[in-house]
Amino acid sequence: MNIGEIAKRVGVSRSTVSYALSGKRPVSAATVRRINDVIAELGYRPNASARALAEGRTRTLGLVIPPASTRLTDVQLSFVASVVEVAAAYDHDVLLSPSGGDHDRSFDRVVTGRRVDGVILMEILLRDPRVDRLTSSGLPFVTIGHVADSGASRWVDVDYAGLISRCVRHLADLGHEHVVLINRSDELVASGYGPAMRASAGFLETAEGFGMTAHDVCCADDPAAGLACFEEILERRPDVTAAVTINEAALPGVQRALHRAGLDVPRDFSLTGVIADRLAVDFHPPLTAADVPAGQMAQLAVDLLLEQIADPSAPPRHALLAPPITLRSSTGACRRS
Amino acid sequence: MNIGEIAKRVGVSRSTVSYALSGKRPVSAATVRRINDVIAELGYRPNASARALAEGRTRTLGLVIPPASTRLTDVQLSFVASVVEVAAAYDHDVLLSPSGGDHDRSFDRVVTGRRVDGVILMEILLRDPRVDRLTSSGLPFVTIGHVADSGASRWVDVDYAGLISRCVRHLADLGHEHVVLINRSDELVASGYGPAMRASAGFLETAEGFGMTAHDVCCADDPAAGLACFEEILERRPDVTAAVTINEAALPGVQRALHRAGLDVPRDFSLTGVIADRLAVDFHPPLTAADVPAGQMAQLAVDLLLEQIADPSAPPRHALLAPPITLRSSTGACRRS
DNA sequence: GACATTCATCGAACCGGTTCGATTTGGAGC
DNA sequence: GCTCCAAATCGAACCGGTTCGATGAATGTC
Repeated sequence: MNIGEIAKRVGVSRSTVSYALSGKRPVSAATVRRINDVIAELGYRPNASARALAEGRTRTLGLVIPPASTRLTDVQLSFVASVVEVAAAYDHDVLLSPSGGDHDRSFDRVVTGRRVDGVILMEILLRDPRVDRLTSSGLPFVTIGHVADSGASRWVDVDYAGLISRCVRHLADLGHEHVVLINRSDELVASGYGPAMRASAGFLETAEGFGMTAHDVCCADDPAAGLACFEEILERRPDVTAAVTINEAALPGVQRALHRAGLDVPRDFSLTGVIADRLAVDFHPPLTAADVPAGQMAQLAVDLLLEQIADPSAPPRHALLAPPITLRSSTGACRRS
Repeated sequence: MNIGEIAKRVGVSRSTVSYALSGKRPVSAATVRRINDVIAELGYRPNASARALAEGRTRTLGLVIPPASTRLTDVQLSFVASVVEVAAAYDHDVLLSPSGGDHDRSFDRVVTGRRVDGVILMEILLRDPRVDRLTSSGLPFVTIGHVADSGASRWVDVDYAGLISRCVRHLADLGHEHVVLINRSDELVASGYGPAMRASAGFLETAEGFGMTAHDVCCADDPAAGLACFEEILERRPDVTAAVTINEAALPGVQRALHRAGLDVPRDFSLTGVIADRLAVDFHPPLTAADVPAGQMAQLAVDLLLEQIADPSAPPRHALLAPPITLRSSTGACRRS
């Protein structure tokens, strides 16, 4: 059941069926009706590969995800799901490709095989070879997070520096003088992971501006590391009264450490940072934090990408999201001095 | 840069280039070398759409995921990532399609547009309309979880009934007489979600066999619901000394409820069930539980699917996984009588 | 040296759509 | 009644691969 079969049964040429379906040229109402009847009767759907070959575009977007070995975070997961839904709303499909490790063949296939019209790249490093590959291939792409030299590219990112800075200011207003940043893992920071770098920069700069004592510690992305890391902080820096974090995965461990130390939040200790809403409200007590708006980022990323696909000469655009910091119950006045 | 361009530069016909690349007919070593040189020089990669059109297959697998609104669980996430990696190892790509809600258009596009050679369907209901659609379309597919009438289809599933049964037996051996099952949400059970149904059946049947008092409660998939649900259990069924669960997302709430009630695990209360390893080891104390082997399920699902794609007449096969129950520290002898 | 056989390669058809220029048809205008 | 024009439709080319039958050259056999 291809377009020729439909044409034969209706008694018209293949091109007429094609025009009736696409609407790119006028076709008489009577013919359109007969064509639609036959199509409904036979359950015909155009072959996507043939259409892609003829049109020169696949109506498919590539989404490059971190490999499974790198445990995906909750935010990354909901971002993936959101990208798929947004793309579906624009009648586009999403092809997944892992990258990193030994998955470069998959990345290559997606990039150079013209399987997709554009690519969304997650988990960008400050200097990222995949960005170079995409740039030289000429394939439109949008990154989540931005590279060091970001002027000429399209990206969507969360303003970690600004948000962490506002968290620190909030703590300063509450009278805290000794604060700590619980950052992502050593390896990520070492490899130049943007959010971690910018969070650190915003944290240290703002704390210094307020004359606070600031410590910046790395912590692997899991509860056990959060526990170990936070217990060490409490022991070695007993004067610290507040923490800021961008490490969601470590939170359960942080909670346990606070509990073991007999510290009440927010009476004895304040905790804030950039944390997805659904995790922040499940914390005990609910966290004062900035959301990571995965759905909005997905919408923007797809919009930017489709815009570039439609007009490759369009000037690069980007979006730096600074969601509001929602006041909940995890920050309070400093009781110590 | 298409295959004709390569052929022209080498001075051979297009078919010779094609055969040199696929190896489906012998080509002289000298010609192969010249072709490879030109290909490397020009950076040629065959057009995936053209190849798909000519071969009649896309080397792409469809993966139907629950919609983003249904918060994906950790296990589902790692399953998705694993499917992508396994498929990549077989030189296949993965096209994502959300289903449910108003995403049927995307599902349709994937199924009927011949964009994929086969489909993996997640989160199967006992009676699932998507299975009927796929069956009548003739497209090869594998389901994660199985439908009521499962003889004629291909699937991979975890033996929830058997595993939960073994958990109950383990509790019986430890002397527990009053046990509860913390199941997934009301809605899932109402819609006939297989794992929930089978866990419940295995639980009640086995408990009855051991002469235990057994309660089966539904709980939404989030920590807050876990807290509320478990507090109600502790209040209304004070004689319960052990719980079995398949609801990973509710665990943090369960932990909080146990703590609030001043119950020590495993001294005062035992907890076990089917829980992904990485969550089980992060619990406090680490949980005696059966793992949900997402990676293995992904491997099996892709294998089964590729087998069916290669030979559609092959007899249907399936895999019911019963991973071992790993003894950790969350179950102990019943101290009450 | 004629003939069969193998090996390497070629040319054309095909997969199923889209698109462009050409052609037919019917009605309006004079 | 003839021309002109617009609307509707047709036919052919094209997208970039794969595949099959045919062809020609080289090799082996008696």
